[in-house]
Amino acid sequence: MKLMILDGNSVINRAFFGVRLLSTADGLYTNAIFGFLNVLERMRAQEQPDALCVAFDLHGPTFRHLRYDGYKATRHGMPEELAMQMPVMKDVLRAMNIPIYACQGWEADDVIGTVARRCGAEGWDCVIVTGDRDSLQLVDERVSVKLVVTKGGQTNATLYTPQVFEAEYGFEPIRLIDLKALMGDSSDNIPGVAGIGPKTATDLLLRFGTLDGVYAHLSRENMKGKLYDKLEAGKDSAYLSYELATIRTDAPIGDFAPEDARIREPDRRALYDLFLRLNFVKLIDKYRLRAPEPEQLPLAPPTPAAETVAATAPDAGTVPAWLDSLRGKTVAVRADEGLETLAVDEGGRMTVLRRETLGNAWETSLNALFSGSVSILTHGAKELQRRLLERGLACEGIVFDTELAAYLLDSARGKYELAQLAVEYLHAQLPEAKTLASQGVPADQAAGAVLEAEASAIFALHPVLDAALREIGCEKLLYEMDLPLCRVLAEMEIAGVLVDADALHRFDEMLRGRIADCQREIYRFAGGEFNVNSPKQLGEVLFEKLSLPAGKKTKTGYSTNVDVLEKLRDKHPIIPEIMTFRTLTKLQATYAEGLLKVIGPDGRVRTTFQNTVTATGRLSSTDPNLQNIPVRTDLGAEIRKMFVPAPGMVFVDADYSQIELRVLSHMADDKAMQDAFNSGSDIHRVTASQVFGVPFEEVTAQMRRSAKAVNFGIVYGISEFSLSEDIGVSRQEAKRYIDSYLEKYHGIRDFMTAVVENGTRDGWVATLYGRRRYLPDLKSSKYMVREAARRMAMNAPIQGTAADIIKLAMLRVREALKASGLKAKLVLQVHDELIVECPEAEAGTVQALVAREMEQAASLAVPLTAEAKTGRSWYEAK
DNA sequence: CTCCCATAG
DNA sequence: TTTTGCTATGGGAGG
Repeated sequence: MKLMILDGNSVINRAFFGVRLLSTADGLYTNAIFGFLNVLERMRAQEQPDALCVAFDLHGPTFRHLRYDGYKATRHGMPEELAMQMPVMKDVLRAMNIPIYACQGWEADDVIGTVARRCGAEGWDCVIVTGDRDSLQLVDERVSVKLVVTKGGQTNATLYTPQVFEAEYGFEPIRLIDLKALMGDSSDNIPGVAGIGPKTATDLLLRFGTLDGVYAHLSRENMKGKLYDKLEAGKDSAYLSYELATIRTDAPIGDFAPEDARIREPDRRALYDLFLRLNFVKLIDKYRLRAPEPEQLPLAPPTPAAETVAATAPDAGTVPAWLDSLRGKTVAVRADEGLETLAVDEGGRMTVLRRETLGNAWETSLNALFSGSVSILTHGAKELQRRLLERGLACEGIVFDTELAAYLLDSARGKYELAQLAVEYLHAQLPEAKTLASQGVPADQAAGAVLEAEASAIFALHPVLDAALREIGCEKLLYEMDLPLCRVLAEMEIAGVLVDADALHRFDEMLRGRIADCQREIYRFAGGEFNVNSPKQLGEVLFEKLSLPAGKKTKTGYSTNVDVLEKLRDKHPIIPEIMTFRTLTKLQATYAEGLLKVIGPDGRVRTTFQNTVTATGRLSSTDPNLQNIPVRTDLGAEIRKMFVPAPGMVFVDADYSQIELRVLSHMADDKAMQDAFNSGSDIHRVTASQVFGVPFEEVTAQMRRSAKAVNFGIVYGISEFSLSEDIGVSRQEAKRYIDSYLEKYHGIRDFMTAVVENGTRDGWVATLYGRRRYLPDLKSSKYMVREAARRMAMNAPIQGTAADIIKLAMLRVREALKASGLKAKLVLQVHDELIVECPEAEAGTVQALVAREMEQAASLAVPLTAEAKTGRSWYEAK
C-alpha cells in the first residue's frame, strides 16, 4: 500500500511561477490551480498511490518560528495573484475528496513528516511530492520523495530513494540536517556556521559522518587554518540550526491513519461547477464530469525497465561482420577520454570496441563506423570529432548530440552532464566509476560499465530530446546550425594559431621591468610598500592614508576600479601610476606569461571553443581565451602582432560592420534605422543628426560620440544613469538623448516593449532563428531582479541573432573553402570576426570569398556588410 | 571558493 | 520607491 502526500504550498508556488498567468473574465487568477492539478495528475499516474492527501501551511507564526525570531522572516509576502487562488484551490481539493492536512502553528513540512512516519508505522509506503529539497531528510526505505522542478514551463520530477540520494550526496538522507546545520540556508534564515559553504560542509560530513562527529573531532590537527576557528565560534549556531532544520514528526494530527486518505471518487457535481467557474473546459472533459457513467481514467502503462544485456566485444575477426550489420542503422556511441574504448548501443544490443583487443583492426573499424553510413548519436560531438580527427580518422555520420540538444532546450543551466540529463529526462540513475570502485569493481571494468550505461542513456535520450526540441521549434538549430558547426570548431581547435614565442618572451621581460619601475613610483607616492594588486590594501592607502575622496563602495570595501580612479586622476600623482600598473600587470600576467605557458611544441596555441556555455548562443573560448586578446591600447595591441601566420602564409581577417545594430533594425523593423543603413552612411553620425535634430554635415565629433554611446547602450537596455556616467553629461541630458532616440526610432521602442511583454508572458525570448533564452525572473517581485531580467530580454535576441548569423557564416566559409580546393583554414572566431590562415597566393581569393560568405549568411532588411583584410599578423590584418 | 579587476565583442 | 549596461574568461588576493 502506498500513500502520496503533496506539499501544497511548495507545489502551488512552483505552479504559480511555472505557468503563465491565466485568469477568468471576472479577474480570478487560475494559473497556480491549473499547474497544481497538472502536477497532481502526473504524479498520480506515475506513482499510482492507494491513498492521497495534501498538506498546507496555515497562516500565522509557526511552532519553529516561535523558537527563533529570525526564522522564515523572509518568506512573508505571497503575491496577491497567488493568494487569491489559495481558497479556491482548497475548494477544488475538497470537491475531489482529497483530504487536506494542516496544523495551526506547524509547518507543512512537519505535517508531512508526521504523516510519513505514521505510514511507516502502519506498514505503508509513502511518496512525498514537493519542490523543496528540505524534505529529502525524510527519505528512508519506506519513504521516498518526488522532487518537482519546473524549468522553462515544463515540469519534471526526480524520485529520491535512499540509493538515489546517497549517489548524489554521498551520505545518508538524515544527514541533510547536519549539512544544513553547518552550511545554513539563507532562504530559510537558518544561520549555520559563518564562513562554511556547501563544499566545506559536505567535506566535513564525509570525513566525520555527523554534526556531533565534526565537533567530537574538533581539533587543530583535523581542521586546518581558519576552519577550526569558524567551527568553534559557530558551535551554538550550528546546534540551533540543527534544531531549525529538523523536520518534526510529532505534529498533532490526531489519530490519522493512511487508510483515511484512501483515494475516493470526486464529488462530480461540485467539481464540475468549480471547473466551469475556472474556465477549465479541457479538465471537465478529462475528468469526464459531464459523462453520466463515471469511468476510470485510462492509466499510462508503466515504463518497462531497461533490459541489461551483456555487451559483446568483437575481435579483429568478427568486427567486419558486425560493422556490416550496422549500415543504415542508428547507434549511440560513447568513447573514453583517450579514445581507447568505444561503447556502441544499437538499442538493446551493446557492443564494446577496444583498441587493445582489435589491434590493427581498431583504426579501420572506427573509419567504417564513422564513414557516414551509420547514423551516430553521441554526447559532445565536437570533442568526439576532434579526437577522431587528431588521429587522422573519419568523423562522419553524427546525427544527434544530447549535450547540444539539452543546451538548446535550456541555455541557462550551464551543465549538461549525461548523468544529470538521464536523471532529468529518463528518471534514471547512471552508475559512477567512483561508486562502482567502492563496491570492489576493478577500475577498467567499472570504466567500461560506465561507458555502456552512458551509451544506453544517449540512445534513450535521443527520442525524448528530439521531441522536446521539435515541440519548441528548435530542431533546425540543432540539425542545421549547432551540430554541423561542431566539425568546423573541431578543425579550428586542431589547427591552432602560431604565436611568436621569442617576441612574447621579450615583451614579458620588458613588462616586468616597467612594472618594477611603476611599483617603485607608487611606493614613493604612498610613502611605503604595500601590495598594489590588493584592492583592499590599495583602498586603505588611497582613501585613508592619502585621504582621497572615496567614491563608490563595494560589498567588502572601497571600490578602486578604473571609473573611480579616472575621477581621481588629477587629485594625486599616484593615480595615473596605479592605472598604468594595472594595465601592465594585466598584460604581463594574463597575456605574456599566460600565453607563454600554453604554447605547444609546434609554436601554436590551441583554444577550446565552448559551444554550450553562453546564455545567448555565442561561442566562448577557454584555455587559453583567444576572444579577449588586447587591441584597444597601443601596448596591448603589441600582443596581436605576435599572433602570426606560418611561414609562407598570411592571415585574412574579416569582421561584420555593426552587426548587432543591423540585426536590431531588422528585428524591430524600424524604418528610420533601416534607411540609415540602406543609405550606406556612418550610422553613428546619422543617429546623431536624428537625435540632435541637426543636418548630417553639421554633426560634431562630440555629438557623434554621444550618439555612438546611445547606440551601444540601447542594445544593452541602458539606463539614463549609466549613459550619463558613460559620456559625462547630466542625467537630465542623458534622458533627453534616450527619449529623443526612441522618438526618432520608435520601431525600436515598440520592439523592446513587445520583447519584454512577450517574454514575461511566455517566460522566454528568442532569436530570429528561434534560439530561446528562458527568463523566469521577468516575473520576479523584486525590482532589481526583474529589471536585470528585462535588460537580458532586450539584449538576448540581438546578441543571439548575431551569434546565429556568424555560426551560419562559419559553415558557409568552410564549405566554400573546401569546394574551391583552397588550402585556407579557419583558425579563430571572435564574435563578429573570422580569422583564416592561408597561403600567400590564396589571399586575394580567400579575402573575397570570406567576405562574400559572411555577407550572404543572412538576408536582412538592411545590407549585412563584412570587411576583409590581409596581413602578416593578427594586428596587421585587422 | 569568492570577490575584485582586467581583457574582449 | 528600489537600481542604475549585455555576453564572456582569467589572474591575484584573501578568507
